[in-house]
Amino acid sequence: MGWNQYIMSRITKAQNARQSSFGFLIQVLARRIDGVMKQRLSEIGVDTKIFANLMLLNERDGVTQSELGRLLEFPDYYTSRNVDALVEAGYAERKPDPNSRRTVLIFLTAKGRDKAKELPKIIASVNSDFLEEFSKEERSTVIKLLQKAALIPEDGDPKL
Amino acid sequence: MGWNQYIMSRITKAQNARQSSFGFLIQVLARRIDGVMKQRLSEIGVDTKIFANLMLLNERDGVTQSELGRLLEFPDYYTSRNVDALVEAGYAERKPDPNSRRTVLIFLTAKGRDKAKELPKIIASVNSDFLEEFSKEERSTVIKLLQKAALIPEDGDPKL
DNA sequence: TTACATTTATTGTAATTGCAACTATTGTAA
DNA sequence: TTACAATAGTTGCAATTACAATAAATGTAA
Repeated sequence: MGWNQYIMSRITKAQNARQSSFGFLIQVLARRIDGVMKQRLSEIGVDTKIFANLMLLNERDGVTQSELGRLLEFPDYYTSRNVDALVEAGYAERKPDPNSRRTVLIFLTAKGRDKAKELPKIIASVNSDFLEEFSKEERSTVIKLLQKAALIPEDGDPKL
Repeated sequence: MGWNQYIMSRITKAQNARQSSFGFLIQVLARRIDGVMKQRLSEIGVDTKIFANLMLLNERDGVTQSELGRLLEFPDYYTSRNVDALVEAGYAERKPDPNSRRTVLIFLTAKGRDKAKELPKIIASVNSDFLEEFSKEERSTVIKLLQKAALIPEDGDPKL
């Protein structure tokens, strides 16, 4: 084996190791998906950080702020500022919790619910951008395996 | 079906849709992996943003700065500051490119190469944290499918 | 050659994020 | 009851990241 070939083989091996790393692949995909999502969301005037909250509130209206953060796995301070942004955009409102004076319940406004309705088709389009070449079976396989890695059982709440 | 059951079923459906979304799963996993990596890397005194560069330079020493950024899919300004950090930490050095006065070649120092040697076992440990419950076959399947989603052929460079 | 576009890299500044301190409220146990 | 711990939420400030402007070098085409 010549020197150049040796070098190339060494490079390819290391590259392969990197590109075969679960964490590496997840990170690369996360960044790309985030970029595309940002683009699509900006077309309908929605900020990325508002997006996840809007989705979740549309499925569970009236949660407390801390529950909202917990479900999205966001830290409290982040949720606090995200809700500020939602409120400022007119998508949600804080209401006092009748059961406790220290918790706040978050509700979508009509405007927020309308905006939330535009999101699923964006999500679907981004997902299919990345899964274009996947067969139906491959799609279901990759989802199932990712759920397993995230410890999300196929039929319920995350275990973390 | 009673009212409460109706509500619960509606919630579960939406939740399921979210937790079955490729993008959502990737984002959740990315954040969790990032958190664990940050923790493990801090134990050996390596900053997260230095990490990727260190790995890549260890497989391809002497690349130009822009190539480094391109391979990691980082923007130029970010790479510029990352290299600043690498140099400041004594892990790498900038050298003039004999072929062009506007490009810079980045080389690992001995210290950088030593530090890079500590990384693979950390990567492996984090990966196996998340793939603990996976069979050998499942591991290879999920890697193959993620590579496909990232358009990384099993034997070469990413197409993007 | 000149003129102009492109590439490479850096940097000032604005926006965002993360940390930690803080207030207010509620829970707990003596 | 009181004292103390834990929880919910907010906010000031430091650190980080993103954007856009810049400078310098190189490529290109007349």
